[in-house]
Amino acid sequence: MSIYDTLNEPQREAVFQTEGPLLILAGAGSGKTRVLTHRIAYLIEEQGVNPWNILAITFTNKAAGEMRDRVDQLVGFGSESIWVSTFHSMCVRILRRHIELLGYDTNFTIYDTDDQKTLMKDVCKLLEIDTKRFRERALMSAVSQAKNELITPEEFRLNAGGDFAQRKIADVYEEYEKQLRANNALDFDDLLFKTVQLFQTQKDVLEYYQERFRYMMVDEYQDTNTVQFELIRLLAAKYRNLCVVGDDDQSIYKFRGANIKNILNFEKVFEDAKVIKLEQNYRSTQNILNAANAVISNNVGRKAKTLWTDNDEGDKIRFRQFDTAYDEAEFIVDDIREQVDRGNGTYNDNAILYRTNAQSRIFEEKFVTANIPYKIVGGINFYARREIKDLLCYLKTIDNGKDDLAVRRVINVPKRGIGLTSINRVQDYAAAYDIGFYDALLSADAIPNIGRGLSKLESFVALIEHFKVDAKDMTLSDLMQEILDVTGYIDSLMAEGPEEAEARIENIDELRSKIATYEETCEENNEPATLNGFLEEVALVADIDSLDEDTDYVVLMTLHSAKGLEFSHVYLAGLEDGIFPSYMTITADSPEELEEERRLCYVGITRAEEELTLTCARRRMIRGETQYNKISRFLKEIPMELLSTGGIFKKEAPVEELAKASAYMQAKQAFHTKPFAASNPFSTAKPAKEFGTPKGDGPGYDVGDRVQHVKFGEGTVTALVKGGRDYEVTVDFDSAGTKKMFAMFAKLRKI
DNA sequence: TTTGAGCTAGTCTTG
DNA sequence: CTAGCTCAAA
Repeated sequence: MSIYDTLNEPQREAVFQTEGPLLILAGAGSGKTRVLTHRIAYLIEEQGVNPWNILAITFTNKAAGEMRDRVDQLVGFGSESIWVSTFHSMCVRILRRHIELLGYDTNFTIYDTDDQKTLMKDVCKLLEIDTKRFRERALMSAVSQAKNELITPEEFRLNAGGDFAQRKIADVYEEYEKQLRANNALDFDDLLFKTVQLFQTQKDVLEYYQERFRYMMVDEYQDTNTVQFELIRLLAAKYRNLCVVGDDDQSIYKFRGANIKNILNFEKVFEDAKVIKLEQNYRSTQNILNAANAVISNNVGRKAKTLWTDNDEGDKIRFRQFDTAYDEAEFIVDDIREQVDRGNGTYNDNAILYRTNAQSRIFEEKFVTANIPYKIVGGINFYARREIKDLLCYLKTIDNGKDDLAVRRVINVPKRGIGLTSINRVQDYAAAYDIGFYDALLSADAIPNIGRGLSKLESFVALIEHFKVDAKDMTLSDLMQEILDVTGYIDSLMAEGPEEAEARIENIDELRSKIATYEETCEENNEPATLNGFLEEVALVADIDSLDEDTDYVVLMTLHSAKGLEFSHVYLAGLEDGIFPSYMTITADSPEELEEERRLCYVGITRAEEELTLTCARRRMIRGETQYNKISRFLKEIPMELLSTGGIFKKEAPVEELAKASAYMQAKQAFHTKPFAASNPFSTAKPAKEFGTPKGDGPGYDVGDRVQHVKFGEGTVTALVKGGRDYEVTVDFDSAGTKKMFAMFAKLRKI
């Protein structure tokens, strides 16, 4: 009996096929992660491959960590030497070692989308671009597209020929690139592009990594773009032990350059490639899979593949249409509560998926009033929040004085009387002498017309220099504390408005705990905790990485974010023409784009293991206007016999209707077994950290205290009962009546 | 230089 | 609807 006996035939074949190029076409839920982990285990244990020679590329940092854990469980040793990471992390790691060969400093900063936008604005101003004609967004995406296609500014200009618009974009691209370099910064696309350039120009570096990565595996291969393909092609050129795993039906990132040809043409580029199909689905019920297959079969030009399952038929897929998005959200939230109350799974068995982040708000409202723990993935990134960016820019300024963007961001935060006029004078001076912004500040006394601004600039420089000295012998946590203390940042937030400040201070606390976590991790791994290291980690985290399976909350996210995940119960909301497929795709009248949306729908359906609920609304408010939408065309592609339509809810969702529906559901449910109640008892769920007000020492308020609730307003605590894993609080609200709620989820604030 | 009011424009998905 | 901008007043 070996660990490989539990695999099915094609899975085993994929595991044992270790030499040469291999394309695994893995349908949704066909156990590709199992294959990858077992394959790594097999390489190490049976083939005697040094773990050090293995590279596995995953789509998220979280997936990378999980893969390492699983290999660890299988092999028990060596998994820490395997290089498991995302494309971006891998490139940063390589560039930190070698980027000097391309003329950058090793402590380059990484620009996120916001930074890119700021930089692009500067570029447009400098080049006097009419941003009415060329919108920054469009320019950014043009530059990004070029980088993803391995096109340098020079090549771009050549391609532009006599086309006026293209030549303008070429100017922008060139200047944008120049500024990045001057700031010693790379944007996300650069991380990949510069690594390819490094390999193209530095043969010895390439050879080193070719030797190192003798066995390579790439997950979610269908979403790789041209630059990513080139990267792995270069690395695999010598040993050719490249295994890619993907599903063309789940390719959903065309808009950011994913090249579906990478998967469709793999066999052409690697002529001796072996192709293995994994077609047995272990995840979903028969009904769910049938629905998914029915939808995706409307796409043409797919790799032939038939997904099947041995699983039970399962419940029918529920479909409900509501009058408003409000009713839709209410139904879903009530339904989840009801299911959980009945013991049918825990909160974290449930996921609500939607097409756009904007749809999350209405659910959030409902979850808050229903006092149900939830987690929204995506939307505004934690690190994109103003207060977090401010503080990070202090760190960046201390770490990399060439990052003009960071310096300019913090120079007057908190307000120290340095206004636009002074900043522009410094800027002009820096441009005139071709030096960095911070360098110009260092010799501020030489700047013409600086006048009264001088002393303010000088004290800012003194501040930063002071921090730089601190940074040399302080821990990161202490440095952050020092920054907060000396700048009086928190006081300045309070001055702006105590209401908002509270949330911002919470975020700052969170940042500080992230710094502490980083320091701990470094200590465990015997690595030095550096400022640069922390900034890098921060730049590359995706929101999805913060998802924690052990926390009992309902998960809300976009269909894109849901890729690679699975849940017992999935709610697919907003299935309306104009929302999903999106308005843009319908009006564009492009079959290709519609097919991409359909793949997205396929991804959504196949996330569900046991129960799938599809919902839509007749009308909903979109940016202040009421929109009337038809039922999504994708829904009509699902055969009627797979659906249960139940009652269709009328306007205002009267209580009787809901009660009737519940009774119906209960009756229906009684005929089914409850598979997850046994395997995933509520009691095993850990408390939701995200909502962690009580940390062993009570919820921070007591009976008789006045508290503030997000939704219900002010009230008085009348009872506080310690439950198994939380406090149950009873609050008599001034206007909303008496409510019972869990302290962890209620987010009550003592006043 | 800062602040606030009032206006406009842009709308999808992401490391 | 709202983030982000401009413009005028303090």
